[in-house]
Amino acid sequence: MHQTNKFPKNEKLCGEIRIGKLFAEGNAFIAYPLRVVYSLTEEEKQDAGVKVLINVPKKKIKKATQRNRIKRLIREAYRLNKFTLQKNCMQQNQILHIAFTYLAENLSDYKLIEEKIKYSTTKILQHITQ
RNA sequence: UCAGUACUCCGGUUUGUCGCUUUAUUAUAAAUAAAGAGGAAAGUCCGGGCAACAAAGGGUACCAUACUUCUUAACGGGAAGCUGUUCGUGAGGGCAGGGUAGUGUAACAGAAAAUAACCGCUCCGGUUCGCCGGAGUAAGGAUGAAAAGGUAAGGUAAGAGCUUACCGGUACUUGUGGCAACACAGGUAGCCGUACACCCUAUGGGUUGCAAGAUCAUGUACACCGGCGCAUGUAGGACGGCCCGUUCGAUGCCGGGGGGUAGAUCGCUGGAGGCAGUUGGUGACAAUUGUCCAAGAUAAAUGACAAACACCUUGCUUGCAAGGCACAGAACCCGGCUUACAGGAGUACUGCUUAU
Repeated sequence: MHQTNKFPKNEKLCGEIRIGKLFAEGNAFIAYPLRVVYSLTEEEKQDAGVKVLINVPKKKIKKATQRNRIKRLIREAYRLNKFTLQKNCMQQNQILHIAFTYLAENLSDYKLIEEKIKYSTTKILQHITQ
């Protein structure tokens, strides 16, 4: 398997039931300005892999353009740093759901968010493999 | 040149790497190509289309609008005009408009805010000669956003539209011009505060919004329909809130039938469309010819990073450095309105005092 930076739709987390389940049962930690929730599920018949949800609350960031900006930054940071996590899940035949929630009330730059995404992915990887 | 007024327009560009959404093609775990946010996409304030449901009728309430003519699918929008008022030196801008009716209110100040006597003026009575009491008086003073039309003469004890002349306003009326709002000219009436609200009149308004709604798959509450039974229009319901009036009408059994939830497809973007020209019109706009088709997501694409250029600000070593680069993100679609907006461009016009 080759390393790919693509981010197609089946790697996005959709569906009210799955999202509700993730927030109800998942493990959480904070890598400020991000709050990360993740959980492993085996019930579904789908292919193994990672599904991600990016969330910027309207209460924190009121302007739509700024919300869009932060979502795009998080998505790019994840897209460029997801490979090791994804590879692990494919090999172990696991389904991993992750939600990133933005907590700060102002904009951050790309470098900070990338750093935190890297930290988060390695931390999740450690938890899963243990 | 500077300051300003009105209207209109633009609101970054290019390259590289890695991606996202839709469409097309192909040799289909994918590749390639094309396209991919706005002037306000915003607020959701008006008006329409579209969709579902509802709907005999009358009265009343409620909400909106309110000069005239035109424009339009429609509008509470727009255009051209009219009148008043107000801001500005000016170009221009803001606000308002139906009623000779009725009712209410008008802060503070002031004697008094509308059937006005505080000072003053005049007359009469008294007087200790300081003034006191009564009556008349809206010419003068002071207050105020606003003080009972203005000027002059006559008149009077003093005054007063009390009378007259001229001027201003109002109402009625005649003529002329204008489609009309209205304007101009004449006549009559001494008729002469203003603002706001209630109010009155006219016109319009069924309800909900694409999470509307349709289809498919999954699937099974009990809406709805038909028949029998019950009842004979009873309890109760419906007709926008109320009244009148009208109308439907119980529960059991049998058959049909497909609610909610999550998913998919349609609705969904070719339209009161854009651009250019011509014609008509003062104009909004209309007619017509040519040409173009350029987003369609759904936990929601339209991006991230890097570099160069352009622009702005500051600094000075005057061509370098540092910093900045607005408001803001489609969600069924249109026409408006309102609000936000770094910087820039154009056209016409104005300037008391040519203002740099």
